[in-house]
Amino acid sequence: MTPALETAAAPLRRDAAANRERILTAAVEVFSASGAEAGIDEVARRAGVGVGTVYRRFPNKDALLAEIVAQLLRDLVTVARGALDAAPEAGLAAFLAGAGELQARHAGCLWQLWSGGHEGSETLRELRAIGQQLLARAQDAGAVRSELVYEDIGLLLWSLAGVVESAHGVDPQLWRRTLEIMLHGMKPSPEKLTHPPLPPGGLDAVARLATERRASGR
Amino acid sequence: MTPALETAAAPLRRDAAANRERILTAAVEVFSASGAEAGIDEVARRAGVGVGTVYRRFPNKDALLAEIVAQLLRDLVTVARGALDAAPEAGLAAFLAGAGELQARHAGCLWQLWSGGHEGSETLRELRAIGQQLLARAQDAGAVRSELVYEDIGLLLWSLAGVVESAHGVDPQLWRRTLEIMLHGMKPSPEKLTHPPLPPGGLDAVARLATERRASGR
DNA sequence: TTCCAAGCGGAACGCTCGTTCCGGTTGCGA
DNA sequence: TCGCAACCGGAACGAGCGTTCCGCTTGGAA
Repeated sequence: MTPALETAAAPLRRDAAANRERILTAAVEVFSASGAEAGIDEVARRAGVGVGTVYRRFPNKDALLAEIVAQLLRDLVTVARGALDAAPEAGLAAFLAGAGELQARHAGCLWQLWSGGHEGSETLRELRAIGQQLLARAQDAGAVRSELVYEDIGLLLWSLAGVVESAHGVDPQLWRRTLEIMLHGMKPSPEKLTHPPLPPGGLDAVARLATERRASGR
Repeated sequence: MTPALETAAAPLRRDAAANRERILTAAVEVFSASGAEAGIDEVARRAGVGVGTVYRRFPNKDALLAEIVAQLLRDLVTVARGALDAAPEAGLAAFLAGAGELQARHAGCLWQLWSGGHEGSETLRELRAIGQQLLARAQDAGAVRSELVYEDIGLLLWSLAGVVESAHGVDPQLWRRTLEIMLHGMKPSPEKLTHPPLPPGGLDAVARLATERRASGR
């Protein structure tokens, strides 16, 4: 999408650049159909290239997944920016709906999205900044309960991911219903939430631990 | 827990029976600490036995996981039964809270819980029957929106599982906050949910597809 | 048109992990 | 106490998958 950035080092030959895109597209399709445990050969076959080609473009499978997730993260920021244009009381809901759609298109990579190693990334920081803004606006407009913090948004998206991944084959839109329930639950109410939220920046800690946990499992 | 059932075929020698329990306990600990991808040797080491012993008791890894999940399912039924004793407007919430706790104690096995191959199991049928009863009571008492169906409950638990698994290391109780939001969202409101629910029995279809998806990934 | 750096396919390698196998050990009925 | 069927530990095997390697092909600058 923004080839100008990658080509900084050395402009890819035209066929190579095209293959890179084919590989990324195929990978999203394969992973979303079979989960991220799908083999590289599967991705290569789908892209119509050999495994060697995949490995010349991406140093390893994790890097391939990371690139997909990075793109997804950028798209999330775009969606969030768009939601800033909506009315204050609707912006947060619009973002969550958009994020749900993006997640639905990337089933299989969602674990890497929320637990990947991009804690320090600029994109993630930007997403947080805009998300906090959307939340604050919705709260000021009286559309969302004041106890909510940004970390709650992240967790809701993460739990939505479960529905997205599991129900994808039966009703690819089912997550919308779960989201509706969550949105209702986020509205202001005299009955406050009692369990404390994650501390600020807590999502990073969650991501870090999830990665470690995975590592210790092998 | 109910050894009388398993011993129907041939009573286990005392040390063998003890080892079986040690293995199950160790497996829950290991899987919940490192995910279900943890190796059998890890489980065996934790249980203080050799891998051979694990395999004499359980034909393969899937069977070990299945036994854990079967026990978890039985515990869920117990919790659900207990919730029937609560006031009609509180029973469903009590069940969900209890189910959350059980899930928290079995992080790592939750995927197998919701996608395992026990679609036809008697326990699952019983869970559904009680769950439907809890839901109907809550609806009759005016505590829960009338559009909700049993399948929504299953999906909410499944999405809760995501929070349980991911946030476990940072705040093992954090799922309670997400559940609170969900519970608020489940309350009656003039603004009805618009996206249609899963059809009756739809959870089985979800489970079946999830299993296939996994299989095609290998 | 020529030439070669860059690219390509896919066979082969090695590591991980589930599973099997076997020689030694032990609970427990007689 | 004796004898053996059941049990035990852990080395070894094999399948699957990520990764590497190498001989052939090709885009595109000169």
